[in-house]
Amino acid sequence: MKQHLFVCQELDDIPRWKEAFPHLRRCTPQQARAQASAGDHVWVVSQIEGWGALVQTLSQRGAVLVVLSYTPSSVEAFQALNAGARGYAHAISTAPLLQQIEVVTANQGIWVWPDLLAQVVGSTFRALGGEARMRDDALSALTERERAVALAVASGKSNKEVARDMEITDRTVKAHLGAVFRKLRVRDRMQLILLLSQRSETTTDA
Amino acid sequence: MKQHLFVCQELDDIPRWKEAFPHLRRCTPQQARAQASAGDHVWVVSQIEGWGALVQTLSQRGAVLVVLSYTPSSVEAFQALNAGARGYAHAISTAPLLQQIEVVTANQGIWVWPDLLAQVVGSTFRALGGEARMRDDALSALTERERAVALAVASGKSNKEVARDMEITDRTVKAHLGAVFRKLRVRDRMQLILLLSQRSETTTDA
DNA sequence: AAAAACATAGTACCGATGGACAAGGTAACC
DNA sequence: GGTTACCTTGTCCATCGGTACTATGTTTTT
Repeated sequence: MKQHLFVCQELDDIPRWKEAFPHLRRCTPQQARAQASAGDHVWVVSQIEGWGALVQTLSQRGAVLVVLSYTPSSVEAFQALNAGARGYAHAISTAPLLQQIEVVTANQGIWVWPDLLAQVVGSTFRALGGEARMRDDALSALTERERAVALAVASGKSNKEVARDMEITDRTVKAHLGAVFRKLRVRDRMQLILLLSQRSETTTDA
Repeated sequence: MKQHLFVCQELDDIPRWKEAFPHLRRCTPQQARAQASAGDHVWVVSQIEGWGALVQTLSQRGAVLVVLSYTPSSVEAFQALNAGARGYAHAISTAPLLQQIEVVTANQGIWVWPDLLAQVVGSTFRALGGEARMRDDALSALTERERAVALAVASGKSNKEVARDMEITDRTVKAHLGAVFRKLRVRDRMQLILLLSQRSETTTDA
């Protein structure tokens, strides 16, 4: 039986939440830790102490987490998402909106305050554009296919995944990868990713 | 009346889409531009020429866009989201999953291929300049030993090396590492290093 | 005192990974 | 034609990596 837990310290502002979810239960962080289990919907107000750790703990447990903030910001939104929250919204959202968020998050979706979305995605895209330029020197020694395999592997893909994406067999991926290891003188894929990610960060630090 | 448009060039792979949405209409990019209007659901396969521009145009018009890819990647996911898409998934997703995506996106939610989610959120957060906070946040949920193991592994060490350095057995390293994977919601050491990727003082090399 | 979290470590299982060795096909270059 | 480089795949095998289940002792919390 799914339950709706609202984690907050203040006692006000509940009416519109109760309007959205008549069967909700308000509770403290400690109670939430004790009671929440997989499948539950837990709404956490970002005013409470250590909300990040709480979100992380409960989401690992399989609960669906939504963070509500009285002062939404893109940084806080990402802290929330990064901690495992599936939603981030304004604390004084209307009842219909809260219900909408519930539908979205219950279906593995993500819900974030729309204004933040454009801002966040835009700045990220620019950053990613600047990421793929400096590491060409390390890759220049590789052939076309070896380079493709190296980059795919460095992005965290398994051999099988790379094979499927490139439409070749898992064995061929290994062959290319072996050549990559030899040419770049690394011993495994972990070293490879360290080598390739190191190059792309020379812009931010010296 | 909401309509479901599928923009693709190939004629195959449609069966499972039709299973999910019996009333869908397959169409060309040109037809989509002509017919799609606010409220429509438009599914675009990223194989077609100029899918980015198409997504941008239609999403500005108020349509709900979902990009389907045969070769999902975080970069492409960003292109999609940046162009205004509300969903990004694998082109050969199952019918129930497609329906789930439809529910999520219809309610202003965002749906991103789960494997990419961590990467997307992680790299986006870095782009915002909050990397240190993010990493500390992620690591704060770990215990002392788990943190030590996580950082050592993220620096490219093998389990055996970590075991030797920390003077514990290889098996205990695995135990801690398993806990780290669960808590940080990554599936293997590659994803871990991508999450914690910024070479700093993480290396305690001897 | 009871319960929970943590650190340690064992066995077992199985998939993923990397190397060794072999080999067929294409394309370019001398 | 011969040579060389590249792409592709195969088999075999040793090792690594990740998970499940279990267990013992310690510390902390309730």
